[in-house]
Amino acid sequence: MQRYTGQKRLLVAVDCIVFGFDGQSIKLLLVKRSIEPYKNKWSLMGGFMQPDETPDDAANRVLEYRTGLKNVYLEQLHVFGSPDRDPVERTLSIAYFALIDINKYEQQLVDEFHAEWIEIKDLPELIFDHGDMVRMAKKQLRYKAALHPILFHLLPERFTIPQLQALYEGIFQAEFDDRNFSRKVLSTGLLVKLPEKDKQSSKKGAFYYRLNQTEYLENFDSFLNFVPNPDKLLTENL
Amino acid sequence: MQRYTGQKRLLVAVDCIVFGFDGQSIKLLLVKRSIEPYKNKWSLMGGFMQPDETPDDAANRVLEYRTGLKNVYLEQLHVFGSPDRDPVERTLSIAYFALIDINKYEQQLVDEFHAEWIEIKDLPELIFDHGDMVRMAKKQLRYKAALHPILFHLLPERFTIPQLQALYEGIFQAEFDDRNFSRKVLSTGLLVKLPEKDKQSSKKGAFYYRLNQTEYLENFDSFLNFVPNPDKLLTENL
DNA sequence: ACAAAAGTGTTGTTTTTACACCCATGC
DNA sequence: GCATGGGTGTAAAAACAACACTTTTGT
Repeated sequence: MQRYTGQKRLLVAVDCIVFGFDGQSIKLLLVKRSIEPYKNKWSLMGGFMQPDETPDDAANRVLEYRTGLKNVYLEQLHVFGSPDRDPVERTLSIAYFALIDINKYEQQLVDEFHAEWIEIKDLPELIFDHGDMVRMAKKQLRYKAALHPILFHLLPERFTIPQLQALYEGIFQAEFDDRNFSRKVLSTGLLVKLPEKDKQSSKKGAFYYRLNQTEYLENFDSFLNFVPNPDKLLTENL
Repeated sequence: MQRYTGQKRLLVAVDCIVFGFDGQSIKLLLVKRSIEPYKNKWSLMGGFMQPDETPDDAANRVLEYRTGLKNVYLEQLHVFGSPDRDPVERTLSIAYFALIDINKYEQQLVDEFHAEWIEIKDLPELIFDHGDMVRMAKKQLRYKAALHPILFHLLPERFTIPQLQALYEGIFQAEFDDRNFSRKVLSTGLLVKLPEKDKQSSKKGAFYYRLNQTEYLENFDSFLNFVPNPDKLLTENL
């Protein structure tokens, strides 16, 4: 077998910034590091890339191992590679951000892995450069969410418009006009109205909706402002 | 010195997708690979990451070595890590895309490094997964350019509005209304009118402009559509 | 009947778009 | 003086924001 000679090889890890939403606030899933140094300090969920994996494979594996969840919304964020970011040994880390429905997360795993959902407003100090990763992930989440309908991944299959609005308000730290919000959301054609209502949070009750999967996939890229003829631009040839 | 035991280390490279614009068409700077296998096949400019470098350092180094240019607009795109992407040995590649003023590129380097500016419409087959990298870079360029004023990096310091329009039309493969285009661009306040005109391409002549560096930095994130209160969203706390 | 939240209708404002037309200049 | 692009003016259309008001239902 051939090899490239004279080049140094290095460790590569993946770290996942896992977002959740409990109806009130945005949270991150953190774990306590199990090995020295920094044992028991807060950390993102991570793991080393294995020889036969792609980076996406590795991130999915880590996520499934730690949360029991498959088919999670997962997006490669950025490679962090400062030579001294890990004091043990030089390690490159590919950061991913994930959006999961917090209700699907098995509470038992909190104990098993010393994991914890922690409000994003009140994060503890994190090891290595994980704080930078979180900062970038927050920024990217807003960026993406402003242009694409990704926040649905943080909600259960069935949700109400007011729930969706609370989520958007949490993410963007802004209050939206209720009436305009629901109209705008509905006008996208992404939602399917269900017959039942949620009676928990109001007397009148709010109808449940679910995502129209087909529309979701088709309209994922509908956005743009600076340039006319939006839509398909990103899929067409340059 | 401590080490993580039982983990495989791997090679990490950077590859740069370098965009240029000659007034007519969008081009990529490609090189002929100098080593076996695939010697003399078309390739992106790349190199291995060195022990003391960050990925950004490595990309800048590769770019300066091959083009002689510093302070180029460079953005990390994506990590490509399919286990068999390089037949010689497993190698992770961090892809970067770069925007350079094609006029600043020294023509002599074309010879020195067997580099070539090739129209993006007419690319040859590339080694490894470089074709995928280019595809993603094209998409990302459009995406970013639709929301942020980055295309100026492809132009000389002084440029005319019609030149800028030709560039946008090239990138988005669409025709824009001249009158609306110039008004829209001017309304951003990003451009400073210079006293001279370019008389090359028309009898009346078009005024030269340059970028207002301060405004550029301040307004880089001004965009957004789906969510009210645009601007500062990305820099504020979540 | 009343309070409280969901959701619809209406209206004024701003942003886009389309396009007529004027401007400056080289030939 | 006329052809050629550069650039301004204007009006119609579309998108957006603000907010009055109606609807539903638990107490």
